[in-house]
Amino acid sequence: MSEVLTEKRGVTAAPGSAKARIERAALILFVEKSIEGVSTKSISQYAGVSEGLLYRHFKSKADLSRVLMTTIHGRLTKLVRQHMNQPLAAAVSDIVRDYARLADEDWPLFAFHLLNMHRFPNLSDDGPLRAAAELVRFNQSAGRLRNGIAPDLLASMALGVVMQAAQSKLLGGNIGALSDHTETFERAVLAVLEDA
Amino acid sequence: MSEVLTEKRGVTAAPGSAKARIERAALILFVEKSIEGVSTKSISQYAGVSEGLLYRHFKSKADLSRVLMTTIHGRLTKLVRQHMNQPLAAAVSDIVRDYARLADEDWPLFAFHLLNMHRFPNLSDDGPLRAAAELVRFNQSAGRLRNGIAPDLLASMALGVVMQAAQSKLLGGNIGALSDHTETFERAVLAVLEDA
DNA sequence: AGTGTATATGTGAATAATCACTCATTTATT
DNA sequence: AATAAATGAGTGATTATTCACATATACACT
Repeated sequence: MSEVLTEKRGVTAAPGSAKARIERAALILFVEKSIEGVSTKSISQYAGVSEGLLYRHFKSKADLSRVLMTTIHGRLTKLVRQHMNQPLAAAVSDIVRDYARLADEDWPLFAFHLLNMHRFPNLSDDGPLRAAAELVRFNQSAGRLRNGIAPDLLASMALGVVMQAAQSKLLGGNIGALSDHTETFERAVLAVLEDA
Repeated sequence: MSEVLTEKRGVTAAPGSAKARIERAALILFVEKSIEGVSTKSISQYAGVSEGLLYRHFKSKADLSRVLMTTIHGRLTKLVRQHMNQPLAAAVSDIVRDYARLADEDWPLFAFHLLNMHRFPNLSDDGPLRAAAELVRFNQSAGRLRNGIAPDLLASMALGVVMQAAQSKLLGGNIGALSDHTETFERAVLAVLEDA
């Protein structure tokens, strides 16, 4: 079906494989409306493919959304775990920077996670929040953070500093790229962790 | 239609007016699934009324969700504005306390706002976040808060401390009643505002 | 109290549109 | 020629909303 140029893969007008285009379309529409608020027909139209093709690559609409969620969920989890084995301040700095970068580089994917994570409760067992809680607990045990507060709660509050800024952006706030505020986030997160 | 007891109004098995029962049912189901993911049939069944009755009280499903959203949105906005005219620390303390209390007293309503606010972008012009930003700006002007950071952003980060804890609860986290952590929230919010 | 009447509340079957999904068939690739 | 990718019309189920109808409540006048 491709009458568009495909010479230099990745820089041509054709944005990618049909499967990738379906995923992109679904992502964007899921964020704009909601998972149930988007029809398979509208996804396929947005992606520029037939409706039937959607079912060659995904066994159902729910499966499609599940694939998208596990993808971003895994990336975020790995991102946090990647930076855990270093002094707290450095870990926070790296995590915040990469979080903001990922959000800026693929906002629909990031927003999809933010908005729909609660619909995939089984993934909560191992996610960024859980990882962050482990980081907190380790630093509490090592005496580098106050011990009187539950790791889950402290991790939530710390992550919340960044996540609510993202939510704010989603609501049409004036905040620009999250990466423009990494230092601000970093200081605020540390303030929560150490002063609270 | 009422074969149930209605002796002592308000304490009987009949939980309230039909309209109130419809609103409750919608709220709970909207949070559990999503607005588009819930049918008018399921709402009416959950409420124990006929499907047609839904349209006596609300002109459409979208109208029903809009009424619910404006209700909670207005309450939260008023809540923040109510405590703005006092020293910052006291304002934060009062706002955090009332936020947590409202969340605990009517979790479905609170969660509905948290999850679906982004679907009502027109309400963002005047909401809790905007109010909080005004509080920040005032305290910046008065020299009580650092001036180098956008009020919108600072307000977001501060509110995020509480909101992410709520989100965490939504994801099945161990956090109990939010009111059990008002002091923790208060300290963390002040830490963000003053140290960041 | 009793009767008539308007208004509000409630019902559920009917409707046309849309839904997720399937499948026989066609087109492209190897 | 064989396999993979892609199509789009067709399927039965479900959707939001309407409507003709039934019941209950409230008010006005006797």
